[in-house]
Amino acid sequence: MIENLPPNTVERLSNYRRKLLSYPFQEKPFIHSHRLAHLLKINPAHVRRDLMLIGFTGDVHKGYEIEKLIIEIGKAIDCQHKRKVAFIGIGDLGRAVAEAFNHDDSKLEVAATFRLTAEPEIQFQNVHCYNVSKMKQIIRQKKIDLAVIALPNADVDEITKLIVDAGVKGILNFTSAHLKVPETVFVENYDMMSKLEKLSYFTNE
Amino acid sequence: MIENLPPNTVERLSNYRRKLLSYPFQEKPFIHSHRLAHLLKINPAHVRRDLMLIGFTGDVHKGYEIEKLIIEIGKAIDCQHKRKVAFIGIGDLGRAVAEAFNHDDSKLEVAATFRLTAEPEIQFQNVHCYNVSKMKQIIRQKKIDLAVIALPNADVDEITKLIVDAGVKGILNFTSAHLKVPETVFVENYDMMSKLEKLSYFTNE
DNA sequence: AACTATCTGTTAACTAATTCACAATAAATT
DNA sequence: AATTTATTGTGAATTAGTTAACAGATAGTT
Repeated sequence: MIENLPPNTVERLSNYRRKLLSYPFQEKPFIHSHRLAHLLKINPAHVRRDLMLIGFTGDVHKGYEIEKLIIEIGKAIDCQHKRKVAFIGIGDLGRAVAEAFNHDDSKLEVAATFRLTAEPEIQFQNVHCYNVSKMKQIIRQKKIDLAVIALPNADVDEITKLIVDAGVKGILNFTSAHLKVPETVFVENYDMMSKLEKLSYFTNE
Repeated sequence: MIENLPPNTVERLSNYRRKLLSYPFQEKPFIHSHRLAHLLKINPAHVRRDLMLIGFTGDVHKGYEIEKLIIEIGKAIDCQHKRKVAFIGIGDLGRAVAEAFNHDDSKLEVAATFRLTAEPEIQFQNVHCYNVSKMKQIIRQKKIDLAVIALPNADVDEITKLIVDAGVKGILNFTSAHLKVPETVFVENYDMMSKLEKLSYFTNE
């Protein structure tokens, strides 16, 4: 892991990697900054700068060696160990996010899912789905430290307190609530309605 | 509509409104900038600056009158007419986003949904779900100009071309593809995996 | 009536993010 | 061998976003 990368750079590196993994690098093992930038609809200088930040250098003429680049991005942004993720709420949204995981061979692993309804405890994609009452215990036991909250906005404060107590250090929050967490916990909010209203605003001829 | 608001301000205004709508303003009709900021976990100066940008003024002691503020935010960021939105892909993710709509009385209306599988044409939450083959025709006919793409990444380029030709001016893109659109079309990308990888990076003790 | 406390509105300072622009380099071409 | 062309790596400039700071205002208090 390379320390102190800017947040947006980390996100872009993740995007570069995903894009490159689906790029035919067996046939074309090198890529230029402007080509990659074009694929991602961003500025070529951005690509070069981001790669500079992780100390990856390309060939002045051939460009960047894709296979090596994928590995170096991993060294820069992945953890050594697999991170375990809990999914809280496994309705449409929770399932959608969890499915995205399974198509992706990342260092992140769905370790447990939880839901509010008591009955019954089901399996979801080979992962056990517990009732939230067991959340604290399971998160502690399995040493889970990331969580995705994808619940209709009920009782989110209570749930947040629980999982933070149990050791969760990062939360991807799909509810429109604004979570109360200690400073040590990193929260990434995503509110679909505000994205849509933004879209509406910026497309008004 | 107030022109030239910064993108982040538009998003925050949308958040203020939603938060205020669920605030007991019948009993407490006024709110201070620091109180609203606290609820949203942001800086009070931010709230004041955003409201300044839409020309809304508060009372030096009582604060901002919530009911009026909600209306003024509407005037600032909503369109006059209802905007029609098409949902393309109505799997777990598409349904989740569409559901979020129905709990929200915004100026945005789900006008049609589309899916890849041919059979049968179903109803989803009182909205007809068509096969994508009819997309261009329906979007034109119903004068839809916003779209949410929530598909597993197949053929997204082709679909994008189709809907842009049909008149769509804004796209909320949940696929990890980077859409090829003319400059006049506004695209908002949301890639869950990169958000999660960012979370993982910034919570690595 | 003077004083205190507090909040808005706004300017200014600051920080982060993006983009420009170009030296350095080396392959390809003349 | 000289010239052209194209690309990286990076400092500098620019733009966007956030936060600090405070004048001005006014209710409440002494």
